Amino acid sequence: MTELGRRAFHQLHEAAALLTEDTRVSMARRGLTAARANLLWLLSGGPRTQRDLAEALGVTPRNITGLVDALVADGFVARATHPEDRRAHLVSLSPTGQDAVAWMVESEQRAVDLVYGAIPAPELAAYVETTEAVLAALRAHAIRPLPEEEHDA
Amino acid sequence: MTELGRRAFHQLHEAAALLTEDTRVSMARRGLTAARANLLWLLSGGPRTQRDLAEALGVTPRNITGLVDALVADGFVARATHPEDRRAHLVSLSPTGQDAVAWMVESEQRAVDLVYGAIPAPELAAYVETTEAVLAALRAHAIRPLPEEEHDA
DNA sequence: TCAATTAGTGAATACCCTTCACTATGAAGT
DNA sequence: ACTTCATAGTGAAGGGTATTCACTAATTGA
Repeated sequence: MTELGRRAFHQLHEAAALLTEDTRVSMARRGLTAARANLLWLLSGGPRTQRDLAEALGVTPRNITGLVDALVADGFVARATHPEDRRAHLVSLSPTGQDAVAWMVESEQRAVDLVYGAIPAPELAAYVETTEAVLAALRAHAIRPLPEEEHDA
Repeated sequence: MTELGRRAFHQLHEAAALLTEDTRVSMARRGLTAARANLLWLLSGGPRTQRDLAEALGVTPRNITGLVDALVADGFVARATHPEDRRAHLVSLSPTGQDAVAWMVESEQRAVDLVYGAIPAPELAAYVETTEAVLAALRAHAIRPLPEEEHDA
C-alpha cells in the first residue's frame, strides 16, 4: 500500500534524475544547457518574440534576454526586429540551431528506445494508463500560477 | 509501439516537472532549496564531515562549504571541529534542522498519498514492476551511477 | 495629443555549481 | 625528527539560471 507508493515515488525520482543527468551531459557536449535547449525547441515551430518565449517557458522576460544573448553568441539563433512592432525582437533558429533541434529529436528517440524499448507492449500500455492517473492527480494538485491567463490551448 | 514509448517518456518528464516544482515551492516557504534540503536529509542519519557530504551528494567540496554556510546562517545546522581530525568539520542538525527534516518526511508522505493514493494496489504493483525494468535500463546506461540516495520531500 | 500599456534591457541580487590556488593538518617513509 | 605526500576546507573567480526593479522606446487608445 503505502510502501508500494513510496517505492514508486522513489523510482520516479531516480528515473528523472538519471534521465536529466544523462541529457545534461550530452547537451553539454553540444554546447547546450537545458534552459537553452528548451528555448531552441520552442523556436523549431517558427520565429517568436521574446515576450512570447517568456510566457511559453514560464520565466521572466529578463531571463529570456540572457538566454537569447547566449544563444546568439553561440550562433544557435538570430535576433531580428519585428516587422510590425519595432519594440519587439523576433528570435529565429540559425542553420546551426536547426541542426541542434534535429539532433535533439534524434536524441529523444534514442532515449525513448533505450528506456522503453525492452518493455513488452501490453505492459507498457498498462504502465502508460496508470501513469496517466498519477499525472491527473498531480495536475489537479499543481500550484501552477505560472501563466496568468492562457490565450489558446 | 514507439508511440507508446514516446508518450511514457513525456509523462515521465511532466510528472517530474510537476513534482519538483511543487516541492520547490513548498520548500521555499520553509526557507529551503532542493540542494540544502538534500544536505539536511543526509544529516538526519547523524553528523558528517563536509568531505563526506560532498561525496554523498556528488558535488565538489567547495560547493558544500557554501551550502553549509547558508544552512548555518539560517540556523539549520551547526559546524563543529572533528574530535579526531582538526582539519575536518563535523556538520550536524540543529533543533531547527531536525524539525525541517521531520517536516520533509511528512511532506513526502503527503506527496506519496497524493500521487499514488488513488491507484489500486494491483495496478500499482504492476506499475512498480514495469518501472523497475525501466530503471534497470537507465541505470545500465547511466554514465556514472547516482550518488547514494536522493531524497525530495 | 496625451496617457497607459507593452517589449526589451541594465543593474543588482540570490542560488547552484565548478576549477584553481592556498592553508592547515594528518600520515607515512626514510 | 624530517621530509614528503595526501587530505579537509576555503578564498577567489567565473559560468549558468533565475528573480525584481527601474528605465527607454514604441504601440495603443481615448
